[in-house]
Amino acid sequence: MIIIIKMMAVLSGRKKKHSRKRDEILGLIRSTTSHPGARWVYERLKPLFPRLSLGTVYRNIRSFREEGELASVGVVQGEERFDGRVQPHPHFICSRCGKIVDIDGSMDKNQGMPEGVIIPPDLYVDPRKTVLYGLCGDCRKADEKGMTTV
Amino acid sequence: MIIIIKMMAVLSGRKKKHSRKRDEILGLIRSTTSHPGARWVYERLKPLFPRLSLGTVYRNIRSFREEGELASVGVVQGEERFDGRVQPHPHFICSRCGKIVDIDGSMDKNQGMPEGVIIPPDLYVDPRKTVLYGLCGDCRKADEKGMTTV
DNA sequence: GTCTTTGCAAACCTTTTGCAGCTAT
DNA sequence: ATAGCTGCAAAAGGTTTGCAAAGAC
Repeated sequence: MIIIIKMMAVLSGRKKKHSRKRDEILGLIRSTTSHPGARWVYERLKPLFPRLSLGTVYRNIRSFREEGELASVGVVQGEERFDGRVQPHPHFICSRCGKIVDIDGSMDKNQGMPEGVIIPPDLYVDPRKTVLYGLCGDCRKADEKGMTTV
Repeated sequence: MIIIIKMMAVLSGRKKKHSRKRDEILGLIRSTTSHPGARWVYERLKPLFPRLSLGTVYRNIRSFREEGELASVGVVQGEERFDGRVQPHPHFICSRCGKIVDIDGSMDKNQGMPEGVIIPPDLYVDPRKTVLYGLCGDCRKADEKGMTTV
């Protein structure tokens, strides 16, 4: 019995005990497409676990990332944002409001760039990790009155 | 005379006095393609200006960015990196070592993505700001012995 | 002389960590 | 009983800011 548990632990790369909090942290990030940061997770889970601490959220997110159960999308406005959809895929980030959107479709021709773009030959580009920038729909609308181009 | 100077200030968006330190900070960032961070600039300029402080570097970089004389490439390994080449263009970032490489070529077909990639229609993508990820030449070599894929 | 820039240190923010107590096994 | 978890608070690391002194015009 103990041996079986240890084998499972080894196979899955974990030596972990059960933790309801950890389960909820991963579940919450997986349940949304908003690519949240640690604080967002903390604020949603705090009512459910009044004794939850930010350190626990950070610690668990970090270990999930190291185990490959979560991916980091990047740092937006000073805060690291995560993705529970673990298959690599491109993202769009709104330069104005920081919204992150998943981009779908195959990404395997010309290393993810259109013709005319010169990729230095020593670089290995993983097109599934490409990040596009621009303005999301909401920020475009807001822009029709103003004139700033971020 | 005074009026002319004030007009220039208004037109250029500045009301600034000359500062040798500021000049050197911008010049140094423009002189390299390494897309440095604030600390890199500080360490190079400190021997030249022994009384230089990090705050001055940060303050000037920030105002250059706001004036459009510098661009921010993004946060790599916790540090914000800048580009003195101010015309927007795509970048490559090595996921292993954080090296940043300029990508050249036109970027105007399909908003910078190959066919097969679905860009939600409400998004306005600026393909000149695209960031590619992967491994640089040096990190690929280092990888031929190991097996990790970042 | 007036207004900008700078040095210095403190403040800020996000993220990490040390440690003692708690929990799952 | 033995690890692994968590709360709490302190520490880190990068960036910003308040203020008085120094510098440009």
